[in-house]
Amino acid sequence: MCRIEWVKTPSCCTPITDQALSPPEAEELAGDFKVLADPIRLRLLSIIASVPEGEICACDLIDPLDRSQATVSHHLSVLTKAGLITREQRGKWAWFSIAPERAEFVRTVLGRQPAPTLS
Amino acid sequence: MCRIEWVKTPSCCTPITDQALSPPEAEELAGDFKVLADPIRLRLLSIIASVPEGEICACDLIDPLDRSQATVSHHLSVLTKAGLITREQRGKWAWFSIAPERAEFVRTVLGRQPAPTLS
DNA sequence: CGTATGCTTCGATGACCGTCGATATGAGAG
DNA sequence: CTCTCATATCGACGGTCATCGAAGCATACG
Repeated sequence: MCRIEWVKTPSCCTPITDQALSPPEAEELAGDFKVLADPIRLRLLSIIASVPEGEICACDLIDPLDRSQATVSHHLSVLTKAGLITREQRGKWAWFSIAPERAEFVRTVLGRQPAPTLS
Repeated sequence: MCRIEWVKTPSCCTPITDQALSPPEAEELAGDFKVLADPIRLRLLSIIASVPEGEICACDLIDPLDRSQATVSHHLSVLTKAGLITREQRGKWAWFSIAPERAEFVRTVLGRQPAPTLS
């Protein structure tokens, strides 16, 4: 009906992607983005990613975020289940760090330049 | 309180990012991700990005998505306001295409390899 | 033991947002 | 002008999720 003489020569003839996403693919991809679509989770990621020690105790993540301890714990759980951070229990404390295999991804997400000296 | 002898030598001494996100920065970034955190919007993006003509009529976007015309129109509006796609009115029809300056970003988001011959 | 502490889980609440039918807008066609 | 058709907008509804207090669960300490 509208595939008619309106169709003009496009500015670029190469499609940007070769194929559309299937519904399940789109669902999964959207799920990944949902994890990142919360400011508190992004701040958690960025704090963990910026500590020189490479890991940080959960107790030190509550004050800077201005949220209840329960809420911070919830977000840490979401990030952990998504595989972006890892949790290690040491004594009474829980220590979190960026999942090594996702470090590059996290750096890209946070939109910061890579650390100058990286393996 | 927990910054104690637990602190061991980290596996990598270079922080992943140099600085944590400020609350406004996190809010803005989360907003960008929210746009992508919906399967229908991702499918819209991928369909538009994959048509050889480089643009597609809104009327051809309703059937494949199994959503009402109002819903599709809403999502197209969200994508347009986010600057990911552009809208051009031609006669009674609205044509949408990937915003040229965001093409690289869209390709990355959709997780597909770049088209072989690209400027 | 019992107590204190760090953290997770539960249940409830409120806000946001995807969805759709109905209506409005606007452009062609006759 | 009127009718039709493509699309946008409105208003309402329902589901999802961020949030928090409270309760539960470990672990450390005495």
